[in-house]
Amino acid sequence: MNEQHQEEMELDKARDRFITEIANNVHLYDITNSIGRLYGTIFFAEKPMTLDEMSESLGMSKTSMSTGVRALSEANMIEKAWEKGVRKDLYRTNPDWYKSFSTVFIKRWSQSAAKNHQALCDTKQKLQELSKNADSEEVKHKASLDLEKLRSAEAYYEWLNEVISLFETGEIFNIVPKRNEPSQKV
Amino acid sequence: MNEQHQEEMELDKARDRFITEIANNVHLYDITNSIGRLYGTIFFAEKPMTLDEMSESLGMSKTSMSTGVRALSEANMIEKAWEKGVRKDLYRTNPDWYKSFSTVFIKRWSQSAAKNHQALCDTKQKLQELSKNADSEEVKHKASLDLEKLRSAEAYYEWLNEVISLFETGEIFNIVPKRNEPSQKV
DNA sequence: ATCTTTGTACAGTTTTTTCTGTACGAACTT
DNA sequence: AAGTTCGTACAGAAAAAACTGTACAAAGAT
Repeated sequence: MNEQHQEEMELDKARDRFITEIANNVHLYDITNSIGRLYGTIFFAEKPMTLDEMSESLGMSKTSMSTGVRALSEANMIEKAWEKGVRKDLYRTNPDWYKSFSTVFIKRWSQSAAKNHQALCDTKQKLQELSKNADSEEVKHKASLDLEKLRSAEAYYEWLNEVISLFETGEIFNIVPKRNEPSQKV
Repeated sequence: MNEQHQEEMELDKARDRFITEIANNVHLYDITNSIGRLYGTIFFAEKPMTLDEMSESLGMSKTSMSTGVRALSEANMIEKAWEKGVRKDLYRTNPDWYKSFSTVFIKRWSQSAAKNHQALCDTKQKLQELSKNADSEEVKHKASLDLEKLRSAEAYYEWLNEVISLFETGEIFNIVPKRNEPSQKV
């Protein structure tokens, strides 16, 4: 009995090592540390989990589980599972990490790049207008200096957008192929 | 006079459009919104700025400017500038956005991927141990289920590491070439 | 129909992060 | 040497974010 309990604890410890690391890094996807732990917990669970089970398992309120589950769903990191005769909502992790994690990556970066680029264009347009038509020589001068600066930024964004579209189109998988099974070496 | 003032305001507004957007997105690099504004302000400044000028310009304390400048420097987004006979520290933005921004990108992601992968290996090892040698059949079973789950995660990390090394080695620039000047089309 | 069960909106509390003011060390000036 | 100027450490204040408990709507059971 005692040894068995010991082994259960070993198992939990092994899992916890991984869960903790996920929790520490998941902020890159705009997910909170504790919701990262939630993800890890669902990941290792034998079966899809209900909100109540999550709450129980993490010692957090059901409300938090509810909002956490929403965040994870939006990030495509978990999905609903259906089981006959079970009324409660069930969730399990999305097993395709390429899709779940890289979807988030694409979403965040393309969104950011698009917005930044849009802002750049707006600013550029106004500056061009000013550098042409302003009465004040000083303003004209400043505007053209600014335009100069925006050049390299614009080049960067064009490059970044192309990089992102590598991922959006899936072309990245031609360059770095998916691996369905990892190398078997230890 | 009045028109001139008007035009100055137009200039500021144009700049602000861009600065605000940067500030909103720079959290992807673990930089605060307000320090993002600081970056934008330095970016558009005619000359390298001192801490006092930043403080004055943003209406924030000099202390915040000091810590902000440190954060931006660590992210390789700004750099010190030297001017003869000026005692104060001067800062300007790093004009190479490829380097500054993509350096940060690489740092964050490779660090995160490495740590996660390391944790995965640790966990895997413990689980293998358990699935072989545990006395409890239940623990054995759970451990092997977990190992199964870790397979696809491992594949993902191997893939991710290769993707990141595309950036580290600069090979990405063979695939998506840098653009020194943007397309001249409007 | 009433009575449960389940998930979430919302307001308030706790925790964390950000920001500021004071104080001080280092470097420069005279 | 004493007197400035500058940048930052540190403690405390202000602001923001995370978390909880209550309350309620929707759906299911009886």
